[in-house]
Amino acid sequence: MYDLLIGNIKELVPITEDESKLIQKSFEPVYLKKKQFLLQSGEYSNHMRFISQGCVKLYSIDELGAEHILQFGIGGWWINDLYAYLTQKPATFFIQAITPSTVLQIHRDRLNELFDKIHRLDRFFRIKTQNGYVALQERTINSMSQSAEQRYLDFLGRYRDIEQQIPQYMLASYLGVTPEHLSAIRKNIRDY
Amino acid sequence: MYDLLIGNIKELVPITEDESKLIQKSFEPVYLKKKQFLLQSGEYSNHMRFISQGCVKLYSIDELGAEHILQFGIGGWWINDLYAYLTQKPATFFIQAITPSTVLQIHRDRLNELFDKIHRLDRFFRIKTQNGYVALQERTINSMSQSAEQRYLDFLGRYRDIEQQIPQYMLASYLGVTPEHLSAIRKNIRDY
DNA sequence: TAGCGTTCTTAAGATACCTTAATGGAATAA
DNA sequence: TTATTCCATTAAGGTATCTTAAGAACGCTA
Repeated sequence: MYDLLIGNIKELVPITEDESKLIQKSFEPVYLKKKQFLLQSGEYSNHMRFISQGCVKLYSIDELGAEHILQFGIGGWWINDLYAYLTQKPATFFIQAITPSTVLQIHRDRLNELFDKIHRLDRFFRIKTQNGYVALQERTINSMSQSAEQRYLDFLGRYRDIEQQIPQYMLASYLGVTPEHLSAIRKNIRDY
Repeated sequence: MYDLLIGNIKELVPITEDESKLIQKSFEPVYLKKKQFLLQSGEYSNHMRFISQGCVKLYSIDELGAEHILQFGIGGWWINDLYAYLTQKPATFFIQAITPSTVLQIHRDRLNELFDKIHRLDRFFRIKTQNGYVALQERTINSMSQSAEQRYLDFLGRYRDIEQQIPQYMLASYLGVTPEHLSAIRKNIRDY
């Protein structure tokens, strides 16, 4: 269960076998049924969370009650309301399982302890946060400058693996269009 | 010239008079004429930059040569290609003066020296970075869920001071619409 | 002052996207 | 299994936004 997590860390920073064991002992598994919440708006987000299995969504709800998906996460991804975690303020986002999922999470306090023992982990999370920032920047610019069809094709190119795990109406929410319009876009592409 | 900078820091963290003087000695002024670049895509961004006077824009250029403004900055704001600064990779954005501007900047190396001497500054920049992240998240969700008119009214509500310093076609670029459409939106609002 | 570039506006026609509603298939629960 | 809910598709008509083109207002510079 922890292979994916350890592999994910080793992609960016080297860790010893002992450190790997320490990390595994520090993360606790959370098992989510479909539609179960990992975090809800208003709650405090005190854990860093890594998806070991399954598929989840990070989204907000606007004044009209409409849902806007900011990010998906599948096995091998980190997922969080990062601002809420970092500032220790109440979350503005929801994190909910799309399929039955296993999440490995570590409490902020335990993570800080780990930082003392495994200094490179500090670097690991700094890089992950920076990557999250640049991904968000790209998404912002793309959402304003590209057509829905381009955004859809972009998504397929980058995240074909995610597309196969999520219902189409959620992808529509992520892309910022109605499910009907996404359906029409797909038909257009089919017909060339 | 440094009053705005010192005031900006004091809003978030307390600093002594000595520390204030040290900070002022560490930042160097850069004077920009209209349309002059503070940073260009491909260059390295090795400075943290604070706008003392004037107005600048942070933007990218897409494959078609079209400009997309991610952020404006006026006196009292920090402006940077933050990802490029943090990762020390080549910038993907341009920063250019809209009006004659004065920028106070500090090199990464000098800033790291300052962090050793004024520990609270570390906290200050962490908070600033986090605020930048959450602002970007809001912008992303708003750009996908709101009409151009709503985004325009939102902008006026938040940044009426910026709106008075920038030409309308740049605001259109920031909002993700054509100048003609923004003009039509304004006419609509005028006519109630 | 005259001329020129920059910015904003207006308008018409085209395209993108939305709303609503209906249908059928697939997944889920009783 | 049957009933029920959820989801994807299709279509029609409406609204939002874009493209193109032209002209007006403003400010800069010769």
